Amino acid sequence: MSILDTSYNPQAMEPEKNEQWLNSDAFKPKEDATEHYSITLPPPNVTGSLHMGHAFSGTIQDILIRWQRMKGKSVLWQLGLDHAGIATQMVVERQLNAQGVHRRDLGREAFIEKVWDWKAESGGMILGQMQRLGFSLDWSRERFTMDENSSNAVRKVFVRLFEEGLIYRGKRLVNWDPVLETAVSDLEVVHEEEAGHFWHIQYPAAGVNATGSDNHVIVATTRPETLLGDGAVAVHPDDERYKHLIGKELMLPLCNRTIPVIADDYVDPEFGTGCVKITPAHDFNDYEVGKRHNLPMRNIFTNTAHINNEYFIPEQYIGLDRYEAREHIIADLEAEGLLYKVEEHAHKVGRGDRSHAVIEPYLTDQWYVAIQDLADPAIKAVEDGDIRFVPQHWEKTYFEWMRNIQDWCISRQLWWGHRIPAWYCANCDHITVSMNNVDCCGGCGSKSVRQDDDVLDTWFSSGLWPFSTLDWPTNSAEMEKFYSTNVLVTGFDIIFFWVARMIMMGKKFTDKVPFKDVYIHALIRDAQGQKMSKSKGNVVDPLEMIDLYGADALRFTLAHMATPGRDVKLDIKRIESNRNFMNKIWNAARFVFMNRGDAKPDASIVPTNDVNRWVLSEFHATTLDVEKALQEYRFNEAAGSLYNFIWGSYCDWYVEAAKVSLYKDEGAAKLETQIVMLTVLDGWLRLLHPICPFITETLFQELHGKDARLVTDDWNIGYADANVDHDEASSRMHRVMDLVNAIRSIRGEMNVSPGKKIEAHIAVSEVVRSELEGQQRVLMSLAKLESLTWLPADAEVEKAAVAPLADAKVFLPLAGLVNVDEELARIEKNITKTTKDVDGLKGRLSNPKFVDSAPKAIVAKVRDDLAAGERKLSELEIAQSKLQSL
RNA sequence: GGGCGCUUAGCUCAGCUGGUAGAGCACCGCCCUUACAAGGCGGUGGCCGCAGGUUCGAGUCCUGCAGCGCCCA
Repeated sequence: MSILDTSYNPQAMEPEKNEQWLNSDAFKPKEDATEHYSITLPPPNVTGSLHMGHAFSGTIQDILIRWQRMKGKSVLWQLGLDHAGIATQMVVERQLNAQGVHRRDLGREAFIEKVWDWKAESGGMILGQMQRLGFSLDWSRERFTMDENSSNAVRKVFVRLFEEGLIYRGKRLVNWDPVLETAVSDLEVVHEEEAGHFWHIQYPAAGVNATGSDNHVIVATTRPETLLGDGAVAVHPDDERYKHLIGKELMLPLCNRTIPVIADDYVDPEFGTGCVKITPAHDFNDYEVGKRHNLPMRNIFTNTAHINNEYFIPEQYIGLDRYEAREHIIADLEAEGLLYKVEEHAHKVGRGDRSHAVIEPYLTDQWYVAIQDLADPAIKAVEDGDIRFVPQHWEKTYFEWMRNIQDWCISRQLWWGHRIPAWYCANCDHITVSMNNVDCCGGCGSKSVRQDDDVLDTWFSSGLWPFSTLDWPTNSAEMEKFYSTNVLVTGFDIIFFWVARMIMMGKKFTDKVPFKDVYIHALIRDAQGQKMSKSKGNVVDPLEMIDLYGADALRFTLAHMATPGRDVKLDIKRIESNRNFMNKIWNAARFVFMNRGDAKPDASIVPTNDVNRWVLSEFHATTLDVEKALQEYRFNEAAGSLYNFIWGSYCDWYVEAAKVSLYKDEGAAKLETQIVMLTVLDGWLRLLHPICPFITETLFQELHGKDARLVTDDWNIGYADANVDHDEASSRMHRVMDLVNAIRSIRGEMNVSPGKKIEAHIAVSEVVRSELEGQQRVLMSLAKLESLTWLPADAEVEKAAVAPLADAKVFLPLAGLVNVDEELARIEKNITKTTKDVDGLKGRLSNPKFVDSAPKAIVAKVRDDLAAGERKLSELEIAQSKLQSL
């Protein structure tokens, strides 16, 4: 892409810049820096390709990383991928199923081979996407949650927690996914309201022939099939309706066995009939009740949620799917006259977040982490401010969960993942847990040992990620330099899954926090506010956007939308308009290069021309704004500030004003403008680089020569660090801009053709005039004036459109411009608006309390505004009456 | 049931420590002015969800209410 091309073409520049960066090892940590900065990329799952959320999160991280790198620090952005146990296994299983193959047909080893093949494919795709986005990750340090080092760290942690008694094996009720046939953690269950039924079933009293209400109770249930496993019917101890039944036996319908009526506070007498069937093995609340009352835990299901063949199950239901069983049981109850009534009922149903299968509470042996000992220091780390959430309110969410945390079920009945390093002995009860693979029992020495078939929850290895990627438990140089990492950038949806666990594991095993700041960003949604998902078909693919508009436009858009605390609705039009911004930048730079002469940027310049002085002071202010915004993770403000400066100040005003000097000056005066023009371009290219790396690098090399590399150059050119004061020059420039705006406004409202040059008279005091005269040619050029006549402050011009300003009055003679009626209408509108403003200001000043208690500066400003407003009003009224008298 | 967040121009959203509201898109004029029509210049458009309170002053702080959304149980 040549700099002479009149429009911006990202496709032509982006791949080339990436190659340059990679070839020069720009993304590797600097060896000789004293300060360090690091971020661990939340490792994408190897389940396919990246979506807009990844692009968003990665862009934020890359902005921070590139910024810190340019500030001279040794920077590590650690790259890696997550094996994502369940999610990845599902993807591969689906692919196999499409070919008519089940994973069990292949066997464990062959299946895992297939998953590794898929990991290579998906991982490669993801890395390619991240490069297209311009992410300056250290590509030489790619890690994977199942590579040797991470596996090593996982075993180390497992063994140590086991030895400390913080990992244990237990038989409990777990969330069971009957489709995936594995336990899942509480966090992986999504509860949603679904339409269902409330079946009211009669449980007859056992062995009593009493009549009336004592011969049965009615229980209401949403899951009638679980009655097969009922252990009791519970009522509230104070419920007068049922008090006399407590301790009596009931006949369990269809099952030919009896169950007791028990009393328990858990029952809400207001809800349903006040009688609750208790199925301890298939409901979390009932489980607790069952334990309190020593009820039998009757499991009625197989791993796939079919009715099992336990002795207490009536034969006709054995082998039925849970919903088939429900149908049969309802029909049979009805046939026996025990179905009292059926109501429509909406209730919460838990489904697996991956499989979407209805989760079954299920009694199994699983591995758990006793979490309280880990949670306490993790809570304290945030309480003490060692870790800071940004925005801060997310710490409430964190505390809320951490203070009510439950033991973590870490075993999964899957094939893809870290196999649990525990071996069972055929000859004794001993479980051998070890770093290394085991071939004899640590208890009795028997050679008949078998490794646990299960794998660990994928978040177990992710929880170690900030330090396992730095070669922990080895005491590596990287660990020394880059741990704790500076910030974790992620979405609020994984605060529990991941953030909390990293903090717990980090504190436990490194005694340090894994990161000092946690920047929580919003979720990306589509233009209608819907969550993007493949099934809805509303996914906006970042690569498609890059193909259409370029990575810089996409990145700028994402940065500009990164406001703290709100979901982001991504509208493609935004990306398009930022592509236009890139085009604007491209063309502004083209103009600069076409007019640079032999000049070079020079940040030490102290210019004399007001236009040049003004732009430098604006640039300096922008530098401070952007720096502050980035420090505070206000990416939208950084982007907005740059947008306003580059487009609003540099392009719209500076370049236009500089043309006068470039076209009319010679020698030193022209050179000064060329240098300032180049210096400020140089300056904002640097500031913008973290957000838009490709276009800025391209233009930087055009500016400084093909060997220059912005990526590792300085972020701040340091202008005005030497305390250069351009305030007076700036205020003179603002006066010129006010006049230009006033003239343009009249021209615009009168529909004067932009190309048409007109005559102007400006009435000002001697002092103001002497200040303005220096910029007369700029004023004439920007306002497209044919001639400009200076008049004394009190002068009036007949038959002219007038625009009164604070210390100047502009007259544009009407002849050939506009008619009197139009000008009268314009003045009328202006008077109305000004009167309103003046009345407001007067009102405030007439309040003595305001004058007494408001800060002096505010009062003074209001007085000034009022004086200016009144002056303007009287000028407008004079102009009005003169026009009316014509 | 508990907690959190949101409600500002037609649309999508900014507005950090209270000083009288901004951007992009859309819309309406005038322009192909030698960097840029992916552009320039000008303009229309807002009782800042509702009701109270604190304050000289509230979009901004406090309380209550309503609607929407999310998290946890």
